[in-house]
Amino acid sequence: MYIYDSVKKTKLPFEPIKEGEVSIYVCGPTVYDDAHLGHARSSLAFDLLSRTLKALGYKVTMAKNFTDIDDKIIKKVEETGKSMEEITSFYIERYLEEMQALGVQRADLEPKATESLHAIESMIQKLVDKDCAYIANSGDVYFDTSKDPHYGEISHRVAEDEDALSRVEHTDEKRNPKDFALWKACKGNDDICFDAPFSSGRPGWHIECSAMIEKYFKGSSQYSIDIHGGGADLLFPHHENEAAQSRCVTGHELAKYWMHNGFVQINGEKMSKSLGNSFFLKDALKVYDGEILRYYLNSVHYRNDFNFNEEDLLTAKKRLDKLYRLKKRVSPGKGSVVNKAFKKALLDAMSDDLNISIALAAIDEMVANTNDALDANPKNKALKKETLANIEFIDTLLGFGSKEPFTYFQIGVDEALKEKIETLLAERTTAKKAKNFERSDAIRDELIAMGISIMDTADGTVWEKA
RNA sequence: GGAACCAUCGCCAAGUUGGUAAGGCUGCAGCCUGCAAAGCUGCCAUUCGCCGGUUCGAGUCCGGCUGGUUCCUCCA
Repeated sequence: MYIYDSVKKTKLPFEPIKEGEVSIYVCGPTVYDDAHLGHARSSLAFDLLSRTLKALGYKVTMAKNFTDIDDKIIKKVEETGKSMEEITSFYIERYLEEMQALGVQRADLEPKATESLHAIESMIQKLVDKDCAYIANSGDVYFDTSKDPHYGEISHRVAEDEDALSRVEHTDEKRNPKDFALWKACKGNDDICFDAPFSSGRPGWHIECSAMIEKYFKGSSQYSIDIHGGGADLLFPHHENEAAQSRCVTGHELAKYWMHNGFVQINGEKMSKSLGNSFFLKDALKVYDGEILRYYLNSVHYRNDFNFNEEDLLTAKKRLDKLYRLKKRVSPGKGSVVNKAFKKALLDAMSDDLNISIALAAIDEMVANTNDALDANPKNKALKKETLANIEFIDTLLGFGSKEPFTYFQIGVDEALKEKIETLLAERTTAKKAKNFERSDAIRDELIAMGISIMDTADGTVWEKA
């Protein structure tokens, strides 16, 4: 396995801290609103990582946190009058449902900030004790970046000059503009606060990840975890700050490898509410099946920018359709053993920093070769069974292809429409037998107008929803 | 103002020890079909934003330019 380390900026052979085991921590969402396509992409990227490592034989432990204390959540509490718990549990549930629709496997650990307060407080206390942090008059606790000689090495901002245009917030409380809040003291009665030795207040954003990692992973004398992941935007300041905190407390680096996924744009434009482009995952799921969205969002390498648009999505669907048409040809039945060369091709591709493009090309090749062989010998049972096993492996490794093929091609067709289609097809078959091609072609045109394409096969006419 | 990343066929997209451009969609031709669809076969970048440099050789390394994105503030 090779992984591109976004801190070292190079592709490296993956060597876990502990032989055969991998610890991964991915920064999860702040649960104050619905998940958008960016969350989906990140989730999908690390799902692919986890599946690949598992397929390579590693025992994977993945943690993905939920930030459930935050300014934006508190703002939502004020706006809606609902409790913080109501809001966060609602969005956590939604997030998990939507990710499930995308075929994302659940993380082994899903810690919440509110359930990790003890670990957070004790880590802050250690930072204060070690003189890496200081308590301001207000009760805020800040991390003292000047105490960390390695501060800036994660995001490569070591000698950055603080010119007047730096947009870092200047607070009198901070000794250094780069210092960041570990703990925010209570702002008043409307604020949501927790008791702590330093003051009543709540954790800053960065501390929870460091605290959770120390709480849940054992690590080694050099690193706390193998891989730390998240969106590219988190590299600075979030991961820089996490790394600094952990270094001060543990005396070693937080993660051996850092991975960051690229951004999603919509039709070439930045994804944002103000632009009014629909970017919520729930909206996309209303129109497209989760499996198709998964295939599409994973079809571009995780580190590249992703420009989401309907045309490309439909192209991706066409590619997935071909896999399912092959599955239709080899179903029903039970899979035997995966073709060795095919399995190796997929694993080799994914082992190269998750090179999904090569993997998808290998699938296309397998599909074409199998169709070809089946054209020559339609009754090749052994090949059919092997093909089913191949498709099962695709599902295990990449998370698509598991549906029953006829079901796949009928997504979005209700019973009434299905009945109408069957009636029309019966009439068409009769017309065809009577060589009334004018009528049978008219029926076909009618079906096409309904978004239904048909294929005459040796076993009768089959149809697909476009 | 500072910094990073990216720029490959009409569209999407691979391509890291530099060695002579994967794959998909579209299109065209053919097989199959009553005709289609599906499937299969063949064809479709002497060229990788532009200009220089290094090299026997560069999409791949170096410098400059242009264009796009991102970070420096909450953000996947």
